[in-house]
Amino acid sequence: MVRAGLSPERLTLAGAELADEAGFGQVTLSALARRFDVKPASLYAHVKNSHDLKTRIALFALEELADRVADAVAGRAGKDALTAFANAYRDYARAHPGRYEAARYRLDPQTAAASAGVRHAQMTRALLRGYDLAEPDQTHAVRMLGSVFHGYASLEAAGGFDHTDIAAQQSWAWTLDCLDTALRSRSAS
Amino acid sequence: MVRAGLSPERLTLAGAELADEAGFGQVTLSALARRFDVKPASLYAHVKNSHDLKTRIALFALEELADRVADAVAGRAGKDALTAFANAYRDYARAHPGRYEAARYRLDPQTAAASAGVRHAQMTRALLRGYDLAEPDQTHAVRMLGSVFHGYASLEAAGGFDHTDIAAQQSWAWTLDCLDTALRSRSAS
DNA sequence: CCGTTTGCCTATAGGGCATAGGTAGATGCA
DNA sequence: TGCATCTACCTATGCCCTATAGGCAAACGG
Repeated sequence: MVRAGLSPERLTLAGAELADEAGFGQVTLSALARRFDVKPASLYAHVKNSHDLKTRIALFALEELADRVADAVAGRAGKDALTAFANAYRDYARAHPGRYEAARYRLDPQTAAASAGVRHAQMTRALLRGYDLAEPDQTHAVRMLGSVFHGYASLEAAGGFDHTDIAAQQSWAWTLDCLDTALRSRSAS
Repeated sequence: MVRAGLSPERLTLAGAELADEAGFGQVTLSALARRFDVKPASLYAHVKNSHDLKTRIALFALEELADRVADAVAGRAGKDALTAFANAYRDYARAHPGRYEAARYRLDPQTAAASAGVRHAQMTRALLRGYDLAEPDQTHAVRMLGSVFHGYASLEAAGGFDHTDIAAQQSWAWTLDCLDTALRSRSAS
């Protein structure tokens, strides 16, 4: 009986890969067990249950995405930062659809508060410093940007832009341009 | 043995109600059978399988939402129409979270093409007539609006706006204002 | 009023989740 | 080095959801 060398970390990573390949909805303890050539019951020694596994994948994805965004916006400001932020976000969703879906997995408030989700909010606010918005406008802007980024990524992933043959990339650039204009026009200064 | 009087329509409607109460993910043939005090196997006489049921609920929700939007924008133009459209959309998502989720259920291309989804696209384009955008800007705008509407509804439903005590309603109004400005500034005339 | 259709049934099988309890490989300590 | 312990993975089991096959009785149509 050779041991498979399971651990919460390996299961989480393998779960993320499985999500990208087959969709987050296909991430099951059974499927993961098959991937490690192990019986499903064996996984319960490393993760509490199915929900725990999904939560770990979600936290992992949030962290990874936050890292990429942080990397992208480093040393940039204004529209340059906006574009970098937005592209990092969209690129992640395209490269890792399953992980992106996982990042939207509903977390309980405590877990969410301790997650990289707060870094996302902080980075968005940092990004907006370039637009000099006073409260409550800044919060409005955070929500608007979040909506556009998530909405676009979500619709694009669902194939919502496949009907028309105008490239999704062009609409994305156009949208970012709109956002930049809108934010600049609302600048306090 | 009293008959329950099942039909595809009644199952679809009950499924939509179940979705609103417990979430679209909780819509199962078993749960629906319980609701009609009937055995799960009995449902297969009316719907092909679980996927078929969910597809029916999705189509129903798309239709219902399109009706509401059509009603809201009737006789309006410009920012007035934009606001009415957007509010109808968001209000539906808030009043019927399960049906809204269902409306995002992935349909195969054929089904999608025959669904009320095309009415949504048409109405969005009609809305944009007030802004006089030439192609490909119009397509870009359709995508941007879809992203914002869906993104906002999605984040709000997920409780993403609960952390800050600034009302989601205010951010929504602010966002629509931004969109209106952005679209007007890109008008061809 | 009888035959056919149709609506819901039981029985059954497969797959995912989850727990209880067993066994063998790895580890630690004398 | 050898034994005790611990830990990783196992089997067995039960529940729930999906799905199919085949049966019986209520409803309907002539």
